[in-house]
Amino acid sequence: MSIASDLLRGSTDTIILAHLLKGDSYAYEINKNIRQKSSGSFEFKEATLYTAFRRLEQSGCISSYWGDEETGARRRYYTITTIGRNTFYQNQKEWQNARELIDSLVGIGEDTDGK
Amino acid sequence: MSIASDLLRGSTDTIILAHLLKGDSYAYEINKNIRQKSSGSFEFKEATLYTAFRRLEQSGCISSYWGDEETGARRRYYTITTIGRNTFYQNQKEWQNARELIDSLVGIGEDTDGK
DNA sequence: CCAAGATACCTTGACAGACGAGGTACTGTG
DNA sequence: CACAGTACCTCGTCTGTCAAGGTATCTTGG
Repeated sequence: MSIASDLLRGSTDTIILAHLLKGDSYAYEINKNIRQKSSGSFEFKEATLYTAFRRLEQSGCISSYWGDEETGARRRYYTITTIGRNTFYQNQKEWQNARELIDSLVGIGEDTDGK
Repeated sequence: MSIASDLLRGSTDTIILAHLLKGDSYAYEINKNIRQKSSGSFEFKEATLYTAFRRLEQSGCISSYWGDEETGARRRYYTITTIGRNTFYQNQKEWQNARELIDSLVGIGEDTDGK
């Protein structure tokens, strides 16, 4: 079951950008952070994750470089750009609007009792 | 611009079911209600709307019948079924979970100031 | 009377994002 | 030395959105 992933769909990029706001990181680590923050209830599927990073890089929101670890698996680190920061704040506002809207359309905050 | 439609993507069915909970209605009317409730900021595109209704009917959440208006355009009315009602309450819960999760991952409620 | 707009329905094809299933390469542990 | 873990990647499929078209009926203005 997990959490309905279609509900997260529009927030994928924003979630990633939010993590990069706090400092450079790599895909695997970001996903681990998300899993922890959500107490294990959510994480991106790998395919989703990597396509999201490619999308964000192509749109200029992030840039990447290879880490220089001498040992272990190589890591591709990502940095958020100015465009990415602006996109994030924009998305954050849009999320708040959408959240209000859905709440009102789905009956949260109304009395839902039948008659 | 409008409201980012990807953010609404996972809620389409739930929004429609919420409206049908209050009584039978037809596609066009439901969309009008949504437009009003959102103060004009949102409405479904027609193609999206009708595919959603077909999807909901196929999954047994709603059933339909033709209105018997003697005049004007014919209307296909929809009734929510027991399955639909259960689906709605389920979806409503999932929405609340997802909302909390996204809020926490996107930094709502945190202090967002940089250091 | 007829054109235009509103109401109300529908279909087709294109596109984008999520994801299952597969793969590579390295490290540490029993 | 096999296996689990880290860390990356690609391909093909599926699903939902939507632009662009279409149909039929009623109302309103010139």
